[in-house]
Amino acid sequence: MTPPDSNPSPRAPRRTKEDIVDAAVDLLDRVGLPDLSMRRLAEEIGVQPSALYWHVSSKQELLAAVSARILTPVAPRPSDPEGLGQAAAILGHRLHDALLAHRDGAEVVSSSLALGLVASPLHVALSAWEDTVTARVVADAITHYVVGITFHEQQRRSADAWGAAAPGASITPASFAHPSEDAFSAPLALIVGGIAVRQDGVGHPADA
Amino acid sequence: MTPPDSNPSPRAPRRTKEDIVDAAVDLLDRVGLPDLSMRRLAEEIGVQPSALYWHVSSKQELLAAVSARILTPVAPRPSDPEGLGQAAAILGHRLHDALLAHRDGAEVVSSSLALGLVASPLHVALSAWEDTVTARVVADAITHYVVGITFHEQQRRSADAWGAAAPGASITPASFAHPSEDAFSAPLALIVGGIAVRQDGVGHPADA
DNA sequence: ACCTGAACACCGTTCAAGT
DNA sequence: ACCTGAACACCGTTCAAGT
Repeated sequence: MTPPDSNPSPRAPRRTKEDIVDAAVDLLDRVGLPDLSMRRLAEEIGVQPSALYWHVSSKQELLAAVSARILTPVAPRPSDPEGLGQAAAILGHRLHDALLAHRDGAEVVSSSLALGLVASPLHVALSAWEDTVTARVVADAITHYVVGITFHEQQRRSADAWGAAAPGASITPASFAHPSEDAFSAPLALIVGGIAVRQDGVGHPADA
Repeated sequence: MTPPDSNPSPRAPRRTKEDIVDAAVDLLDRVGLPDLSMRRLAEEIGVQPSALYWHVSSKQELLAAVSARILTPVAPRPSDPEGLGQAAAILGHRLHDALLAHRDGAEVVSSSLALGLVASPLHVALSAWEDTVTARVVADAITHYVVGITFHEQQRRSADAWGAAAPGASITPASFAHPSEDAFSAPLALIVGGIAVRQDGVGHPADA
């Protein structure tokens, strides 16, 4: 992953991949994903654009590293476990928070996840469960739900911010108000609720 | 799909927005989203790039129109409304199929949906349900799950296709095989199963 | 080992001007 | 009404060459 060395070397590298990722996360938070270009990032670091390609092989690899950084707080904690449902709910909320902590965080992570360039934190955290198959099914449902709705939330936020700053664009045609915490939690609870049905082997719940 | 005009107009437009969207969908299926540029599209149509901007105001608006086209097969309400769960499951599968029917369909629709430039077909189809709130919660959970996992599926597909064509890249480090139909359906069934729990007012299913 | 300089092959979008 | 021509302000990436 990292070409340089971890022990105190005779010649310290002038810039490490970590430094580039640091700067990228910082720039992302300040200018957003559309303005996060390799050229802009190089300028920020005080280096030629081509220099970045000594540290990373492509922009997508860089964004994958940024995604991994964004997702670090989602890692399982020893205090976590209870039932699968509770653990999943906690992790879902943690993922939500982690994505919201960075500008365009959901969009960045969404593509890295789709490209398979970053590990899914829910899959990792729940992989230790005894019912492996159910754990994976739950991780799939929650991960995609949370990333998708947070992407939606963040886009609306920046659209609102832009609309608020723009001249003469006061009438927003948006049909409903900002997403409340419930708008996020209720579908999450729905998914968590489905775990019990699956485990109890309940048949066709929608027949009645 | 639709003939330019149904009545004989005095001056038929040389090109209509429909034509541009037709060509865009066609080009998308042939070259994929990364190579779908305004310049390439203009070339395909036989027009200058700037000419496209008489018909659409931006590339994003064009992709929103493409998204709407991709989503049209999802629209019809399920004929036998046996319950919210069944209707939702049918629509979820229909959405999956619609996205898979076009190259990079999930990615295109994902961003249009996040930007709020296209209507969510599940929300539309389920909005007539008596329990409005539950319908919206279900639509949220299923829409984001399906779009997210289909995005993932399609990326893996094109990565595989590329890897198969690439020289000397036979050993794919992917940890598991292609997604089976079950890998899609099981989490969907989990969400659908959660509906009954929500409606029955069952409390904390993961406590035991 | 780490970076510069210069180039290649592109982008989305605007806008005066044509017909 | 519909489109051309030309420009503006950018992109990601490669690669020989420097230190």
